[in-house]
This record gives sequence, C-alpha cells and structure tokens, in this order.
Amino acid sequence: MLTELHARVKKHLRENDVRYSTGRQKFIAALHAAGGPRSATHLHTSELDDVPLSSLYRTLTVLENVGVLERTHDGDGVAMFELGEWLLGHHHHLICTSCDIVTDIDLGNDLENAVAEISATVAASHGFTMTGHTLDVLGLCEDCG
Amino acid sequence: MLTELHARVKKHLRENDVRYSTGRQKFIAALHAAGGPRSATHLHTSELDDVPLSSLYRTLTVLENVGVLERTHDGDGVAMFELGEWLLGHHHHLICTSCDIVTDIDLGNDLENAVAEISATVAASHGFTMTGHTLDVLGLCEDCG
DNA sequence: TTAATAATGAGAATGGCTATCATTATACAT
DNA sequence: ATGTATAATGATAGCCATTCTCATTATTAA
Ligand SMILES: [Mn+2]
Ligand SMILES: [Mn+2]
Ligand SMILES: [Zn+2]
Ligand SMILES: [Zn+2]
Repeated sequence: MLTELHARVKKHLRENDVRYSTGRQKFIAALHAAGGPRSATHLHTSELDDVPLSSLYRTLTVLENVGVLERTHDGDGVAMFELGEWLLGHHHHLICTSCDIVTDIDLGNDLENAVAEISATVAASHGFTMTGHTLDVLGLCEDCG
Repeated sequence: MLTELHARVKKHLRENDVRYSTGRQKFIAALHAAGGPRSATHLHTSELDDVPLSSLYRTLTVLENVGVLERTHDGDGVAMFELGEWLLGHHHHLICTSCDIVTDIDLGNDLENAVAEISATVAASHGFTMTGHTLDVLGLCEDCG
C-alpha cells in the first residue's frame, strides 16, 4: 500500500535528518508503481517529466545514500533504481533481453531457502564471507516471448 | 591451458574473418590469467599499460561482437569483460563488496542443476521464456574478510 | 518573524566509452 | 618475393549518463 510506504520512508528519512519533500514523495510513488527497477531516464520520460534531470539524479543519490533505494545496472551499464529490500522484501528478477524490462519475483520459502543454502555452501568452500546473493533469470518476457 | 585457448580463439576468429593479431593475443592471455571478469582500466593499468585505451576498447568490442568475450558491469556500472561461456564453461561469481574483485566459481553438477531447475520453475510460473540465469554471491573475499 | 539549514534548478564539468580517420601491419594473389 | 587489397592500430575528437557547482528557493525551528 502506497500510504504505508510513504509513512515508512518518512520515518526513516526523519531519523536520518533528511526531509521527505514533495518531489521525493512523487518519486517514491513512481517507483512504487513500477514493479521493478527503473532507470533515471525511464522515470523522467514516463512519470516525472517536469522534474529536471539534475534534481532527479540528486534525489536518487540522496535516497540511495540513506538506504531507501538500491542501485543496479542494466546490460548497458545504465543505472536502475528500486526500493531497498527492507521496504520491498527480498526478491529476484526476471530480465527480458529483448525489451530490457525487469520484473520483481518472489521465489517462495522453499526455493528461496534452497538458493540461500546453495550460495552459503559454495561461499564457505571458497573461504568467502557471504552477505547476500543475487539470482537473475534471463529470457523473454510474456510480451516479447 | 593457454596454448589450447589461443588455438580455440584463433579458429573461431578465422571462421569470422577476424585476425588474431599480436595485440589481441596479449589481451586474451591477460584475461586468461585474471580468473574473473576485469574492467578495461584494470587490464590497462595491470597488464596492458603499453596498449592505448582506444585500441583496448576496440579490441574488447570486436571480441565481444564475435562472441569471444562477454560484457557485464560492476556495482558502479563500469564494464567488465571475461571469456565467453563456450570458452570458460558455465560458472558463477563471488563478488567482494570491499575490493570489488570478482572470482569465477563452479557450482558442481548437483548445485548447478538445482539452480537451473529453480530458475526454470519460477520462469514458467510467470509466463517467462528462460534462456539463462545468473547467480552471484556477495560478500567479503578471503583477503578482505 | 527571523535566522539557519536544507532542497531545488540551471548549467558546467566529469569520465567511461565510442566514432573518426590517417597510418601501419597483415593476408593473399600474382 | 612484390604488389595490392583489406584489416588493425593509435591519436584525437565526440558522446552521453551522471555528478558537481552555485545561486535561488523552500522548510524548519528558535
Ligand atoms: Mn527488484
Ligand atoms: Mn566469470
Ligand atoms: Zn520483454
Ligand atoms: Zn575483497
């Protein structure tokens, strides 16, 4: 629910002495509606065309620094932004190699535990201290397939 | 073995009417020694400091276009290059969030099959046509941990 | 209301990467 | 071997996503 998301972000920002301005609220709403990570250009052309790119990028950086956003990169190295895991929950991605749209997916408890255990096993066997994992499924989305 | 790698790349390039020049051979040798994907800057400063960056980038593009290299991106969106899967075999990555070094790992048949099956299952349940998967383990490498 | 501080917007600057083009090296036919 | 066609190289300029600067505006709190 968007109202609850706003409340959680607002509280988090207040704790970090960062203001939840109108522009930042519009931005969070746009990302909430997206259903997956989106690039600055995508957000700018689709939802936030009245916000200057310099302001949009600064908003992204500010919210990332405080942990509200996470930054990834698409196949061309362009930055993509989504809500942090503590807001969205742990999940994975379907990446369409044709239209480049990324969709959030939840594995469910059984599959998620299996992935976590596999990751932990292989990390341990290499003397690696695991803090997380990423599983992306590549292919064609329902529209492109 | 490096000699065999050179032979396979040479054959592949010949079939695509691309020459396996001395510079390209040095580049393949450097990547072979790396043990994981590396950025153009990393390769330039460590192994190939006498090769101009413009030539290095062109080499990367040419070898990627013909399928000898695959391009990914690190946490800052900087391009990383590694040998294609048909040369290196399917594998996954340990990504150190401290020093940013990426290490190739092989899951072994059992774990690999499990990951592939999980990916296929979740793809199917979303009407997604899977063509591949990526599993990265994040954390601290043996040196940084 | 005022003073202090934070957010915004316009534009310049940065940096990784690519395009251009003249020069040099390689392959192949003669 | 020699010449010719074509590909590779290197210096440089250009591109574009992103960040920085700084003057202006909005928000907070005394
Ligand atoms: Mn996501
Ligand atoms: Mn690899
Ligand atoms: Zn698609
Ligand atoms: Zn490390």
